[in-house]
Amino acid sequence: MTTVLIADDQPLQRFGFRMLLESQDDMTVVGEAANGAEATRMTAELHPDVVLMDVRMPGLDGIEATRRIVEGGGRTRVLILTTFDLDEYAYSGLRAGASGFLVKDAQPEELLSGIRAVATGDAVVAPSLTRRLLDAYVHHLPAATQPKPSGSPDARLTPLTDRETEILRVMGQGWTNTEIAERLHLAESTVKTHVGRILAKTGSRDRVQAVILAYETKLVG
Amino acid sequence: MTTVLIADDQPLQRFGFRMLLESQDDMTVVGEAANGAEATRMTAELHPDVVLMDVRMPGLDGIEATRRIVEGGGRTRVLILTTFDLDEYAYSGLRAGASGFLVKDAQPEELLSGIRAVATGDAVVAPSLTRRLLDAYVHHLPAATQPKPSGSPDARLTPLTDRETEILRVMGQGWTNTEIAERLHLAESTVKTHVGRILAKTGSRDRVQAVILAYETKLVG
DNA sequence: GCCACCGTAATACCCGGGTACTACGCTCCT
DNA sequence: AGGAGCGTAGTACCCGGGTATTACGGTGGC
Repeated sequence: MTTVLIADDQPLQRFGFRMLLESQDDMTVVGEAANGAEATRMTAELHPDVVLMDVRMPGLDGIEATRRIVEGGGRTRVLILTTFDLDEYAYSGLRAGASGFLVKDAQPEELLSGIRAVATGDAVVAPSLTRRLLDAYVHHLPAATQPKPSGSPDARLTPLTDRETEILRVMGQGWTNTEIAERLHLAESTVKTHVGRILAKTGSRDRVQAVILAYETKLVG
Repeated sequence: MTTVLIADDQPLQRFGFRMLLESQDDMTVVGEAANGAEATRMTAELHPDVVLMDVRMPGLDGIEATRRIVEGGGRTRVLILTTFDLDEYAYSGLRAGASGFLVKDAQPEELLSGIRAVATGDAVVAPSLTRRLLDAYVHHLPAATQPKPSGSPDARLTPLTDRETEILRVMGQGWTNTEIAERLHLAESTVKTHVGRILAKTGSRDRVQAVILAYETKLVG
């Protein structure tokens, strides 16, 4: 029997998950949490096999909760769920130690098999995200084929680093530099440095143009 | 027996709604639609008492679908649901002829009583939105009754004027206030006035958030 | 071991963006 | 005729955003 803890701030969503899971005879819902702090506390208490973790929750969000649960060292696996396809948390969620990442518009069957997968130690990622993840990791490979523009770099054309992409993604959420600093645990000056480099590389005059670019290139939206 | 059509692009969400509704012995789900076009077509076919309508759907969105259903002239009532407390939708949704407006993080009981309310011809609005709506409508009454809330008029829910929409559209092109002024042959101060009103009405903190809203609502992009 | 790159951070400065308030002419409606 | 809403415009003020520059620890490649 796989024990599951549901962490989602929407009661209706929790209800749906619970109904779906309880309809399976190899699963049982041992608890519901409405935010990250609750999820962390209840995990330490109940030691569920799997935590079904929503990303966007008030207070402590799903990413940070995942990090704490994973650092807790138990055998609990975290399966992250999000509403949108290209969530800015995709990478940081997996980096935080999540065992899987599914989008909420998945078929119920997909969710169930995802839970079973992570419960048995496998990892699972939504098909719609797989390609992007691959792209991101390929991006880390040695650029043997790509000669470095040693002459005059012309910042444009230079691809954004992972961190810069992450920052651009949250800029696309409408966050201010101060908010980005807080939520990413950075100094505001650091955020400004990143933003400056993003603008230079993308040829944007200000963050508005950068956000537009992010939307046009489907990085967000 | 109240017949309900569920219109939501997320299968999981539909599943949750269906389970909740079917657990009530005075309700039955007669169909599920994954987008606005489907919802419109199925309503014409099935004549449900209530359509549970999600706002954000691919293709024809919930607002436009509501408008068409209401214009269709049947007895079907539309109850709009949205994930976010986004006032822009609330207003245009009710304008489109919806009988109610609930946010998705409502308690299941709240949703059920909402469905029963609109099925019997009543209107229903999420408590979190009620005050704003009242303010907005009072705002439209003869000024005698309304002592002009000079403190916080709360312009949200007021639709953008043509000019404001135009300005928002060019803001979405990444233009600065100065550029907008030049190309539209206006004084910069005028542009600032418009921008300020746009931000107030859309509940945006700055132009970045306004541009994001423009993209999300397909005004640009 | 050295060098390039990345991520972090700080400082100082300037300017555009946003707020608050006031105002005036035009149009449409009653 | 009067009022409401719209588009226009101005002033004064403050703050966040963006620029320029410097710097330092870690990592990975050669």
